[in-house]
Amino acid sequence: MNQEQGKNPHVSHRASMNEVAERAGVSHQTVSRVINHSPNVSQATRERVEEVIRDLNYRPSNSARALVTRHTKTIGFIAGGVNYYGPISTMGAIESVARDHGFYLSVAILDEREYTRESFEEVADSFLDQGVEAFIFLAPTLPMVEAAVSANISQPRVVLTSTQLEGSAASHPGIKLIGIDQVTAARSVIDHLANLGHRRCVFFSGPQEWGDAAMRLRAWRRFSAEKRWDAQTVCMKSWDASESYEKARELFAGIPRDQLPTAIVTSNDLQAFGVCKALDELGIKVPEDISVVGFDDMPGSDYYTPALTTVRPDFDELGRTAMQELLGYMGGSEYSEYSKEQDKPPFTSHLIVRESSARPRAI
Amino acid sequence: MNQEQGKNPHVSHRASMNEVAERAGVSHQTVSRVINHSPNVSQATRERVEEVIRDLNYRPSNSARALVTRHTKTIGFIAGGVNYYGPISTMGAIESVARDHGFYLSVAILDEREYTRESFEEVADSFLDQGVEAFIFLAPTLPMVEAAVSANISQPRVVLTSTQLEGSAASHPGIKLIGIDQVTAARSVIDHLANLGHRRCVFFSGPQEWGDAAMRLRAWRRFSAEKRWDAQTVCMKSWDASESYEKARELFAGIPRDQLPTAIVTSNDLQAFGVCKALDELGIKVPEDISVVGFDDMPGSDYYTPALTTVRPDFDELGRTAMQELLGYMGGSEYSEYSKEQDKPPFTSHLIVRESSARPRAI
DNA sequence: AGCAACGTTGTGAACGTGAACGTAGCATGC
DNA sequence: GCATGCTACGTTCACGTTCACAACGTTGCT
Repeated sequence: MNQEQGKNPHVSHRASMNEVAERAGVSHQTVSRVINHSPNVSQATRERVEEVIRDLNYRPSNSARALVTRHTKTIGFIAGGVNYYGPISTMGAIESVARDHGFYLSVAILDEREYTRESFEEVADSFLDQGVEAFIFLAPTLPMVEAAVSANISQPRVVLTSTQLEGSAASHPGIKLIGIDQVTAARSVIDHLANLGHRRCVFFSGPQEWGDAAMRLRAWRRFSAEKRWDAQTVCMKSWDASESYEKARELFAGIPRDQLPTAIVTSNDLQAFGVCKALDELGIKVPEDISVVGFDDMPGSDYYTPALTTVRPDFDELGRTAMQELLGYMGGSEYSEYSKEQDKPPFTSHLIVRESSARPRAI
Repeated sequence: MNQEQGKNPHVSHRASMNEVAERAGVSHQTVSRVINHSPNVSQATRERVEEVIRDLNYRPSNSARALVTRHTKTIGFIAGGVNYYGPISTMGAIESVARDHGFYLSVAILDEREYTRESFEEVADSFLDQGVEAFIFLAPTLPMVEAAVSANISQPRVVLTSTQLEGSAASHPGIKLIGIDQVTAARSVIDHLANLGHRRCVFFSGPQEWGDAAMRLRAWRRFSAEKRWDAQTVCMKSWDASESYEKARELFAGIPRDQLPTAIVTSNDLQAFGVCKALDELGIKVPEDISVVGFDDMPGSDYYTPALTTVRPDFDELGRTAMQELLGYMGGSEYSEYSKEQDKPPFTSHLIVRESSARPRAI
């Protein structure tokens, strides 16, 4: 890329296959064969052609190639909720795998005002215009998941979500739903707290239109009931710290110590931050008086004061698998076995125990 | 997108312009005119053609169009450092503006192992194969900036960085460097602390191969000297909290109160977290004993304990401007004035004063 | 010698679109 | 009456590649 031998002192003219052919004294088809590594080219001509290619700084036209092969080597990625921490890692992994397999990733990032079915379909439509060969939808909210699944698209697609729509997805062949296993994640939190001796716990749910939040709440209800806990649920409309902060202040102000819950579980780390701050201001110590556990292990959670016990999903692995599934649908052969092999992929999150959770005072 | 009138019960055959033309009883050129909103089409034929287009679910082939117009409507975006908070917002803004102008964004995200010149050029090369019309480089580290600037590319490009390479960039026409104004940001931090009465301060620098870190350090040195502060600088190799935590413990353990600095400035919020945690464990109170100020206002900084005083750069505005600059280079007319108008764009960051900074004890 | 098989190369036609150009029809002007 | 201009189309070509097939020379076999 650094040496542009100034054979072309004029404007930046992009050489074509024919020019290469002429200059190398062969037909354009032979040049094509060299480019595509066809075995039926003699070593001599191959080298000659390759030299001309270097000289002219020739590169094949992707458009012309796509026109005849009908392969654009482009995958459309539509993401919502990327300002929250998790999805970003996933996206990085997706891109990395795509690039490793020679695919380009065309990206659309929806902001919160665009978390609608309309925006979703509009973007998908524009990607179809562009000619993407497949889709990856990062659909954190329910309306998006439905839009992603129901969109009338013939291209294969993977939908990343935590919601349970397996039934309806099964009816669409070529659609694969993949998501973090929130149930197991929630279970590990609850087991952890149970082992410490907690019985009276409060759960701060996330906004319920988000699949993650809904699944975590569901799992919470199920497991806390199983354990016959004295469990309470507080519904948040937001993922941010401010709402949980306000709510925690309101809930726990002036409550006698022995009537406080011994543990609080929030639906993400930001909410946990809000809760911790409220407790701090109320003179309630974490974890001595109340344990706090979050979700996601966002950057900074490890050096929060107190360091936050939380659950870290493997966002990277999620992204990688999603992309590999998709490539499997597209390529056909090599990945399909892989795909069948693990029907429920092991996206188990890891509980990270830090300072914010401990045995309750009176055990 | 939802109604696929089943006129084509067979495989998903993509209709061509000629089929539309035939069915509508016109020539393909007329169809082309309808698609491209040429004025020279009668209302009647236009409607007839549009109906056939809907019926056949026809969409123009981007490849064929790109082949003849030589416009792929695609912009390549190469980003490093996206796992850190700031760049993500920037990327979202970039994508949004691109989409608004009908451009697709092809994205490559480099992970830390790929922060090299080689990876950078390799990806740029693959984007050239794809046929992108322009580049946006998000180049947080010095080697990347150099790679981005020196790469032999005829397409226009914008490089997002905080380093000062204006001189060498000016020599390349068609390259525009844009970055957050770290100098002003640092100045606002120092003015804030000075106004509170601080004189003895410690600065935790970031990894110096990062432009942001280098600029912040430079500005720190300059302004703290101007104010004749008792200033000390500690060099960090990482942006993460762990290193600053260790260093702060080491630095401030067993120091008599009256010999401690009255304020600590870190190069980002994560480092500030680490410092605060160390101070907390050493029994040093923030802000009563020491004030702490960070950079970036990452999510959670507002509900840290104590809430962090920090500087919030306008990442969104940065991304928007970057994209508009680029479109200006490409489009030519409408944006060029805009580009000249503000040679140094006002990417002033905003100081957010929270709990972690206050007047020093003995003033 | 004749002929098949093979490896290497060339030829022509597609792919779907936009640009340049041509042309018919009709209204306007003198 | 005819030149002129405008509108609404059609025709032809070019974009740069791949694909199907043909053609060529060499080798090996009968």
